[in-house]
Amino acid sequence: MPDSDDLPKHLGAVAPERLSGTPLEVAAKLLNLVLASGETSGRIVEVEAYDGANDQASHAFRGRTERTASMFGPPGLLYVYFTYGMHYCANVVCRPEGVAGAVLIRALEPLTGLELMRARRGREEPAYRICAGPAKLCQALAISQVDDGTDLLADGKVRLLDDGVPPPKNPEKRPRIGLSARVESARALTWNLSVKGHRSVTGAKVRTG
DNA sequence: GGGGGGATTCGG
DNA sequence: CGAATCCCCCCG
Repeated sequence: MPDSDDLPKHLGAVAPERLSGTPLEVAAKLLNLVLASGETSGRIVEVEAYDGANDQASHAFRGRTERTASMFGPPGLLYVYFTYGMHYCANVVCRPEGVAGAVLIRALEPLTGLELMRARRGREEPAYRICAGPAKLCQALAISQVDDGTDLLADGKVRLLDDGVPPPKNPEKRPRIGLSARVESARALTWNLSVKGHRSVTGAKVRTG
């Protein structure tokens, strides 16, 4: 006999297959999923792959440290790091446990909790810009260091959901953003993936009027 | 123990 | 274009 209380719980669950593969493969499959934190949420429209030990630009390139520990965890963990003395950025961990790999969430299309997100950001800006940037979306969703290591597939504060919108078949592919000149070879890779033409994507042309 | 640099953002 | 602002990690 089915328990009707179980139904909503399974609706919106992310298929484990969506998190399996290389960071680049997982990045493509994360597009159009929903990242939620409490009552606030948004659709993932821009991501970047970081391939651990194989990737000069990855925080885990030189092996495991205390800061990057969660990147070595099982697929579906949240890896949050602090940077520039003031910003947090959120990643979805992939690769099997013990092997580092992650996908940075760079931009969301806001879905719910718009006014709460605006209040947290503390500034006036159009809805489509509130979560346009990896640190901006963390501020809007109140994601910080305390959320590092969270299981995004579990029923907690921060979670990853599937509302049925499939990933784009031909995502936009660009070089990753913000990498220094020291990692020159890594900068050639087009591991920044986004929903083509979406206005919440970082660096997308701002249309006025 | 010191110092350089950072997967950013905003304002000038 | 550069300041803000602090933590991490490599090196000595």
